[in-house]
Amino acid sequence: MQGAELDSILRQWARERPDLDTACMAVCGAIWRAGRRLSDGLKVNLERYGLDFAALDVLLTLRRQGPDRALSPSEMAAEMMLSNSAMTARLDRLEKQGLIERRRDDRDRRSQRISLTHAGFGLADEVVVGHVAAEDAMLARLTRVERGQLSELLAKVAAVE
Amino acid sequence: MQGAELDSILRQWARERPDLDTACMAVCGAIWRAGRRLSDGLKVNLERYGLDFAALDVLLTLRRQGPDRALSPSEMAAEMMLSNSAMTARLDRLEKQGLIERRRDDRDRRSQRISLTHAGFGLADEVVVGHVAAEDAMLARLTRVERGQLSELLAKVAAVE
DNA sequence: GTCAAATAATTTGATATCGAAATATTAAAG
DNA sequence: CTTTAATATTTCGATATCAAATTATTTGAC
Repeated sequence: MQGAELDSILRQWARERPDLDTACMAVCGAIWRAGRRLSDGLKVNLERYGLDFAALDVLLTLRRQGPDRALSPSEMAAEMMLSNSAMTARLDRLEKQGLIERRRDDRDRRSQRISLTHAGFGLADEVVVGHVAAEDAMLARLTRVERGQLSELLAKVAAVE
Repeated sequence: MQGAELDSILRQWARERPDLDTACMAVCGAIWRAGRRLSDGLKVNLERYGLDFAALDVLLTLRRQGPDRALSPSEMAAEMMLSNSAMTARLDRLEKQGLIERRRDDRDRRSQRISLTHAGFGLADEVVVGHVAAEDAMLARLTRVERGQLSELLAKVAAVE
């Protein structure tokens, strides 16, 4: 089951509250559903690697910095739009799996520098290929041009100022 | 902080893994971020009513059915793309707040029929106005035509078949 | 009619998240 | 210098979710 059809939801609102302009409901609902379908689809693929989104997020964030470029937990939390405590928890898990390392920052000993282990780097490199392929499959019905348009339009959603 | 800019993320990938086609990363990232910004923005508004997304979801789902049209917990879980146990928990909370009622279904006594109380109906009616207004504000930078295009494009994301 | 399988809701146990408090360290003001 | 304020991370307590197990009821095969 993939939830009620958006159309039928809007028809219900039109019947119950004809005073409401349902156009924005349609757009926001479409965004929410697309995100949901996307994450459902990508999750299936990730399980092949024994990963979830939380782990992937950390792994790829570190991987795309390049080798030897470490980040602090706070920087990572900000980049991933996550609370610091959630970041701590994620790092705990990944450290336990041997995929990341924490080192004290010598210049500021309140800070940690987080980096991928050799195993983590390799796994990230492997998983990113399948992940991008899975993303591409989820967008199969969009042409190249449409993908560009979609990105442009989405950039305007809740853009500041 | 609203997370790393998508552009800079893509630039990092282009440097580290020039073999990857980052176009789909751009689109999927845009969808994810738009959804995130949307829910952050709408959440702020909901707090004025002492509600969260989980509660709103239930309240509006019931409200748009119209008065006296009750749903079963399973139907609601399917409609909201939620596990049955999560639905039970949501209903527990809302029942405790006096916003919904559970009644046994006389025709199938395994089932419950869930409906809004008078208070729940009134609150839903009140909150939906502000919610739609908030959604509209989040889409302020999109014209009417663009909103239509966006919905069309999103409908193609991970569409089945 | 009776028993087995299917179905509806809930309970249970595990995990992920958040906000607030706690701990450790640095920076700044005097 | 020393005290105060700010910052970085972690810990703690609360809550929301899911999957699996449980309880109650209905449906179907015979």
